[in-house]
Amino acid sequence: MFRLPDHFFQSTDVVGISRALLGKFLVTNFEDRLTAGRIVETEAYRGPDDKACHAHLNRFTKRTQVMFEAGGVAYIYLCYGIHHLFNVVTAEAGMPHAILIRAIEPTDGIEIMQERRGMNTLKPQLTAGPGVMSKALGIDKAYTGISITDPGSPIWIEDRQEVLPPEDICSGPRIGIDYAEECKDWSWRFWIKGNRWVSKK
DNA sequence: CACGGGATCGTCT
DNA sequence: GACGATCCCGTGT
Repeated sequence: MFRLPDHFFQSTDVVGISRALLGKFLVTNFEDRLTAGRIVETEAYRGPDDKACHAHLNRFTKRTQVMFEAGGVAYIYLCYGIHHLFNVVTAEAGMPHAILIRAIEPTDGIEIMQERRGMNTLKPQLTAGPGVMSKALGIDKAYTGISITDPGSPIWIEDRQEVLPPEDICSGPRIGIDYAEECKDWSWRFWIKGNRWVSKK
């Protein structure tokens, strides 16, 4: 059970890292309130050549600049004016890759997550979907750009030595990017087979 | 269960 | 000034 280090995130294979994140644990600890869940769904976004990526053609703006940092920092942005979507930046500095974490299976601090979501029952809509997952974990865009590998950072990803058989990894097109032309059908969304905490079938 | 629409605001044109 | 890597609720079946 340890915090994933920078080198885990600094390979150039963003698709491979997206698969490798399945079965790891996304953890937050804000004001001594620890919440976490097992990552069950991810999507890869690959900078220059991916029309679905905010940093397509190396587009560098105030919003996208953190994607150009070395792997291991958080890229969090506001979507539809409401939802704060959490990504982890990967690759070396200057290469704008990121992975969207879309869903977790709640494991720690479940009551805290329910409170943040205003729910009193435990069901997949607590954390199935990138917007609601962030809300349950207390993540918002104020944390964009922070390292998730520094000891002491309030957001990190943990390896709890769970083994996930390769045949349990499914893939398909990414969600909500139909505008991305020839990139829209790339199978860069990954999820754990049969897991009820995944956002979509 | 499928759908259709509204919420809501930062970001970029 | 348009739109989005979403979600939720209302309607109809």
